[in-house]
Amino acid sequence: MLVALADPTRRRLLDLLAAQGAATATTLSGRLPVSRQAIVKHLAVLDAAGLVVGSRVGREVRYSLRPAGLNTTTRWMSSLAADWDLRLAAIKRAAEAADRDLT
Amino acid sequence: MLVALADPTRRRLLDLLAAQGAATATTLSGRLPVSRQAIVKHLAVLDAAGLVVGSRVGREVRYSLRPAGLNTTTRWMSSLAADWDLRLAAIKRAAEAADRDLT
DNA sequence: CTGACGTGCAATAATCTGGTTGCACTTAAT
DNA sequence: ATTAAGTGCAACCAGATTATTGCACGTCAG
Repeated sequence: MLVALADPTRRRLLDLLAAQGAATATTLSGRLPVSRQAIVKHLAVLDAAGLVVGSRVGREVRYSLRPAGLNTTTRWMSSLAADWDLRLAAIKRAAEAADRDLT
Repeated sequence: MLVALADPTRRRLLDLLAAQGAATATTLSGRLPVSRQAIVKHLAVLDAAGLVVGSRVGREVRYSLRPAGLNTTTRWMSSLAADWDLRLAAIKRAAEAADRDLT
């Protein structure tokens, strides 16, 4: 799911969806310098990552952000950051203890 | 820099470094099911992303996490999450306004 | 000095990725 | 009924990634 966020084109797609609320692959391909099919594939990746959903309306498919998925991802990122902070604090303590041992 | 975090092996390397404080590519290759050279390449990527540094000690090179780089990355992720929250709130307001227009 | 250990570099191979194009199929609109 | 718009599927391609192996070079220990 980090891989979904790692691609710049996909991030731009998320931006566009956030700005417009919803859009079709064809519409989006007009906003980005890639073909519709490329957009479709990116949307499939974002869908698999739970960041986006598409629902059929007649002959078109409207994609929109999926708040739940976004929240899950951001929560995950936050906890990752927190874990790192804890580990770094532990390392810092260890380093300080080593310093005390030396002096 | 998200691409650096997107690979599972690299995340495991960060975990190992966080747990041990520092380690050489050779040592790390004993912990993961890949060759030393693969580890070296991953460490190069992490280094380029500013998440890790290696310093030579005699004939070996010790790699350790780079707190500054980690903090930068986590800050970036946090602001990304915040941006998304703002956008989603805007979408929600827009949706509610649309509801009001309909009724 | 000699051997063992750790590293660096290069070539190679396999797989993934992002992208394209062409064509068939469904759903409006005239 | 025809035509146009939007989608879905498949083949294909070039380049990036991940990983391997082999070998040369520096460094420490006996």
